[in-house]
Amino acid sequence: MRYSRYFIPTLKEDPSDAEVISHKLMIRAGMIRKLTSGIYTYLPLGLRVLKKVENIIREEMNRAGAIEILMPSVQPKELWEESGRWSFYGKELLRFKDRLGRDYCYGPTHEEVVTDIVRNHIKSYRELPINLYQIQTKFRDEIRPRFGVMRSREFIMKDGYSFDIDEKSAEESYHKMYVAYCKIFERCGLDFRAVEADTGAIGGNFSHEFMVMADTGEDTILLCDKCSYSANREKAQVGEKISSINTEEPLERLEKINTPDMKSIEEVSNYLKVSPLKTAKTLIYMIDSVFHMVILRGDREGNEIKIKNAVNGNEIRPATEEEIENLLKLPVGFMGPYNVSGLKVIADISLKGLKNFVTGANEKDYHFINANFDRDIKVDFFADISNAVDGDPCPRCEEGKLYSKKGIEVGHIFKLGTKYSKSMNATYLNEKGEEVLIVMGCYGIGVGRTVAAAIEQNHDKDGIVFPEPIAPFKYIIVPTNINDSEIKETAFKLYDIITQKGHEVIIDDRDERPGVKFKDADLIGIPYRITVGNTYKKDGKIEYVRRKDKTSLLYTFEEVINHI
RNA sequence: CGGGGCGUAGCGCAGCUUGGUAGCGCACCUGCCUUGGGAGCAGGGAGUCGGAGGUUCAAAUCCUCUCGCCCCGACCA
Repeated sequence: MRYSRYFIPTLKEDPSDAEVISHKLMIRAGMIRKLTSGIYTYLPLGLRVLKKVENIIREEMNRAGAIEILMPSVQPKELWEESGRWSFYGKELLRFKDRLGRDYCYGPTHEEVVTDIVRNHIKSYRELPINLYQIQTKFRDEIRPRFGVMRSREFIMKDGYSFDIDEKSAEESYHKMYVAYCKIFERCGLDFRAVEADTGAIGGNFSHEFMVMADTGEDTILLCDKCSYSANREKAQVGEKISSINTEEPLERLEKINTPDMKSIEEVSNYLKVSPLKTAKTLIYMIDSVFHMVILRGDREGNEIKIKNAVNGNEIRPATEEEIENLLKLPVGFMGPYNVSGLKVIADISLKGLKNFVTGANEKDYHFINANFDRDIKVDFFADISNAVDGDPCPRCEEGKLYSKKGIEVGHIFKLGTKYSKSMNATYLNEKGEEVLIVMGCYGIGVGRTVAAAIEQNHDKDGIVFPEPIAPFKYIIVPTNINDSEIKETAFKLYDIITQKGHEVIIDDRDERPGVKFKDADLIGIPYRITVGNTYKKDGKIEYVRRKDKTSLLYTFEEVINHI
């Protein structure tokens, strides 16, 4: 490729609307341009990288026995009503009508379509298992798109779906994908970790997220410092040791204290001079249209997903202030799990065994001190319902403590079970002729996000440092002065030979000064730069520079060719 | 959806307070010169000042509405 005939609009300055480094560099290196919020064009350089990642994914998926297909991005409402997600999916689902007024959506994922295909054409246990995947444009109307292609609304995703005769076989399919994903991200040059995750809107009962370690990541993951436990914050469990069960403190007398206008834990604990560790805060959640009371230790944050799961609920939202006032007949801020009938009370395990704590008295301007479980307060059950934080005990091992890191979710695999095969009636006939539900799994990779994550992890002050397997070109040949015929001819001779050897190479044949070419070569992150210039004119040496660490070697023409 | 910020040439920005008819750097075009880390000189092209309405003799500037983009939040009472 000749640079002068290609299209790489690089920028000297950072774009004003980019925040994270990968976004800035992708714009500056001429890889992408924004069309509108969360919607991007891939320019030639960006597209080459995207295709590199796609091909790695394709190779590993095929190697793992998956089969590529291509499904439509526009999908009819009827399919989504069958699965129940037309109403469940919410505003993220982009919906529209055709000229006849029929409803459609732009696919954010493809469980419905692929299940429809399989139920229509797979009838026998002999045809299973099967794993179908595609690489395709998706649309999710994100609340707040940001960070360029890292969290965009339109994006390219590899989504795959496995279909098995039973749980055991499904687990094997899942494991194959787990292994394939590890290979894919290794080949992309990423430092990643597979962590346990919640299943979210996709649904199902078991999943792993593939997280790329990066400080700018939007997700927090918790890792054990002793064992291999790791999970994202939504899912991360807290070890039982968080409880205060072993204190030998005697029970004090319950007292009601006037706490005028003291509503927050901060206000109350300051006013009463009590650590938030010895307070309980009370929240009301609406879970599947039923109010639930949730109590947490004053220092802990509730985790809605865990709370929801603790009561096997589907939908959860905090009660509004108005609802609380109607329900308990008191202003918010003084609630407590005291004398509440008809409300299920769930307590976080951090509270288990806590003695003589402060809690709302269910009376305006009053809190209790020295409240104790059983004697004063009844809870229905204790559960792990708060967010794990740094220093929390590990849920898996005896000794370990959790610590947190930021990550970017580049892949997510789920065991779906029969969630979709049941609602959409996808069955096969077993060897006894019985109709049995197909057991499914689904597997996604954000392709563009993987590119962004790779840049997030591989850059320096001069620009992108592409890992070789996903670099848009392996070599860039820089003739320092294109008007010098000796330099020019040598450079082009090299270019022809390297191209013939089957390598991807771009030659910077622009009539620019050397500095400009060096800067651009660094910015766009080509792994090796071959410079033909002064050293060649002087003593026939060609410079071979590795982008990663700028190490430089001097070769004769023949040596360069042999080296490549 | 709530709060904040910003929309002026392809990109990055100044001008707006105090209204007087648009400017800087980069990029682009022409010429000269230069050729190892984003050179220099001279000349040049390019902007409905996001949009609509209003105030005024006069609006990028003041007022109203609107659209877009970015950031923070959207849950712990």
